[in-house]
Amino acid sequence: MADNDTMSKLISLCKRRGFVFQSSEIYGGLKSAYDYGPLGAELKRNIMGEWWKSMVHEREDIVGIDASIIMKKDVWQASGHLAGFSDPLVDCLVCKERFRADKAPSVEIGTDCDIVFADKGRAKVAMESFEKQGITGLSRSKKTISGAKAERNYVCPNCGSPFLSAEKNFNLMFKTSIGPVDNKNDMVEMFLNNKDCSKEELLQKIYDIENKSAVYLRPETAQAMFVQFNNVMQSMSMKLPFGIAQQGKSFRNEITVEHFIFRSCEFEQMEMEFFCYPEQSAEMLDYWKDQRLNWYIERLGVKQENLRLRKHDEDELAHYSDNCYDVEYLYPWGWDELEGIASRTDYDLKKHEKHSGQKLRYFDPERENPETGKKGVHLTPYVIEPAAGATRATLMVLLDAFDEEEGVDGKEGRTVLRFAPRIAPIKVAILPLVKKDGMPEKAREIVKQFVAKGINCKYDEQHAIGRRYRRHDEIGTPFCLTVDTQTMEDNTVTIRYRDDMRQERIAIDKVVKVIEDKLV
RNA sequence: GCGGGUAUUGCUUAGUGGUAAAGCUCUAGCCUUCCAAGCUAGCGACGAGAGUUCGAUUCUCUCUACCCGCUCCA
Repeated sequence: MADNDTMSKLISLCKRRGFVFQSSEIYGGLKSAYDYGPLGAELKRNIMGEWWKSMVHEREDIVGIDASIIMKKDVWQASGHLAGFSDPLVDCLVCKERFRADKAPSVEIGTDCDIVFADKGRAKVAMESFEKQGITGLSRSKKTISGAKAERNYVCPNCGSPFLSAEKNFNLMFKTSIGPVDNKNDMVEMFLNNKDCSKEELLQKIYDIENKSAVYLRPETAQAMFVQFNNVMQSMSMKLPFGIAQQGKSFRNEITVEHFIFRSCEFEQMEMEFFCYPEQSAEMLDYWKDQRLNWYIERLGVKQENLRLRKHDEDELAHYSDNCYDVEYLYPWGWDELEGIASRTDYDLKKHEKHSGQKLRYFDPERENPETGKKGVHLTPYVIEPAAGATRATLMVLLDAFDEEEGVDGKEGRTVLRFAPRIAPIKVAILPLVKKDGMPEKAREIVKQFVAKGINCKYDEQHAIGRRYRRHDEIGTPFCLTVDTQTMEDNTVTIRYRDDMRQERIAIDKVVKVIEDKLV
């Protein structure tokens, strides 16, 4: 499904049926924050549960952790996030473009620049504005204004203008402070004692006060796995190669948020750091990229043709990475990222080793130490990181499952969410055909059997049977069990399948087993 | 952050300078024995704030949120 309406239909369905709501909606909504409703919460949990099962429970070589969201400033200094997140941004005073100073076209200071406008009308207006401001030496030819002198070693990438705002730092990490004492008093005190300071000096002093208690919400879950490397390895006696996995919320002050829950400031990640011998890293990257792609197809039931692997170009690689693949999905707006599988080399462990002064190494008693020629060597493992977005995966699963069927023979069409049964929010609906003749009681007995097995089921007697089927189609319930007159006689029920609306009769004492088998 | 668009009940839409209509949904009841049936009754909305006005959901401004396209995405 990739037509333009799909997103709006899905967003509407998500709200109507309790998958996703706008955050703080009754107060007008909060930008890019979403709440998961009863069914959305189930769906997301199921997806994350599948990930945990296949990454942690089914593997001897990977263990899971659950680290705190608030982490010390030092962690982000070491990881490069505090520096990397504060890219100097500049606004163009002519065309209002905002851009990164370090990525703008470079020029020599003092050269004449051509400012190019979309049309000569705009150029004329701008020319008049320059003249009003008393800027001289400019000349206009059609839609280009020439003669402006570059004052810095770069110009606006959009229009070529050298008229630019000051460089401003934008830190994409959420900053907060720890401790109950508000530091505003310290700041006022500081202002009163430093009335003669320049703006820059005051700013620096504010930062100093702020930094005393500053902590950051993690912008990724990965760093905890590096920081706790020694503790995990030692407590669990891990042998190389091994992995540490984690799921949880991360936070980024994104400049732009878009596409519903695709990119939001608060999001949920499923990350795993796989530590290996340096010479294994290429092989492991290869292994994990295929492993992860197949997970979506085999475990989440996503259509193969909607998924692909894309290798990053050299210039696309992050500073810590020497090779990277993205698992991409064909969203309604085109191919876009779902998960990144990056080769992070020994960058992170080395960085934290340097900043913390603590050794973050693996001791291999079998390997020969090249310096001494004896057995036993300390080494810094290389890392392969499959980093998936749980929030993104939830959106992807919803899109992939979304289907609208035309009605045949004059009957109404239906909307179906074709989730893989194992991740469906409700696994089975138990429906009495009518609300009498002992059918509700019989149905509730069946409910008890499923509850006892921990299978999420729902009893539903509201409205006509056909409507109930359609409602469960729309929320992706794969199986409906219907109690009817015959049930009261021979203890069999109808099982009705979501995908093809087929019906079969099965004995009540077999239903739990039958459904269980279909959920594996 | 820029440009364009949108905002009326849970959903989809109508409409008006004198506070609003419909369908679906939902709730209660009746009736119903397998794919959104029917009947009766009921709940329920003009995103927020300011201005103009006797009176604003409607006009103006600001804000907020969402959508589309750029930009950004360590």
